[in-house]
Amino acid sequence: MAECSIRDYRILPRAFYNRPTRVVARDLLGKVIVHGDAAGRIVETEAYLGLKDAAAHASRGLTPRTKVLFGPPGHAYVYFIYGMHCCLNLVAEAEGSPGCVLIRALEPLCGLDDMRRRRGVERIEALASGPGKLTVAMGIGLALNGADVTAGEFTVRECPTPEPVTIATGPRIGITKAAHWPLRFWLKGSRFVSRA
DNA sequence: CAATAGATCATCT
DNA sequence: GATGATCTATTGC
Repeated sequence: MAECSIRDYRILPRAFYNRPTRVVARDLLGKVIVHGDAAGRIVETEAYLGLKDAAAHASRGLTPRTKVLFGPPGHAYVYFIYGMHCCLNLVAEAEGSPGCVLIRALEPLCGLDDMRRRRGVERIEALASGPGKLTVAMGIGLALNGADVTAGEFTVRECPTPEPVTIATGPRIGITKAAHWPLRFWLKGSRFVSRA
């Protein structure tokens, strides 16, 4: 904890999320997710565009599960999949426009011991290099579905002295519909992305 | 190494 | 009743 002054990082305002989903997905790279004492730098994201995107949960319309996606931006959408994994998304675009950004990988920054304990692995590259892994590492579960990430114990923040980054783009992973769209973004060369 | 099978359940048809 | 924005262990070259 001593090496982490992340509490002083500026919280991203709601206006950050109230933009086109693609732009939000790209700009989230390098930002820092903070939950309690755990923190990680976003190194990989995917955009899910909503009604016109067959791969997006929201493409089927408003249901109990997708309610959060149709709500205001700057909230977390957490869902349970494959009987054992949670995935974290951040809602983008204006209320009623159900875009969201899947957080696919983090570079662990703070709370590494807790992350190792929760994940049951040692290698830092293995702690949060995948959407299901990072929710475990960060202690994020369904209880945080709908949470406002612009205030409180669960936030997304901006590093005051960001390192220059090169952003790469490619097809999304693990989907069968609209799989060719280049809506995956990652930090080129990062050891912490889910795939090389 | 790469490929694949199994785990396991909320959500929607 | 089928599907799925995944992960891990195991099998097979």
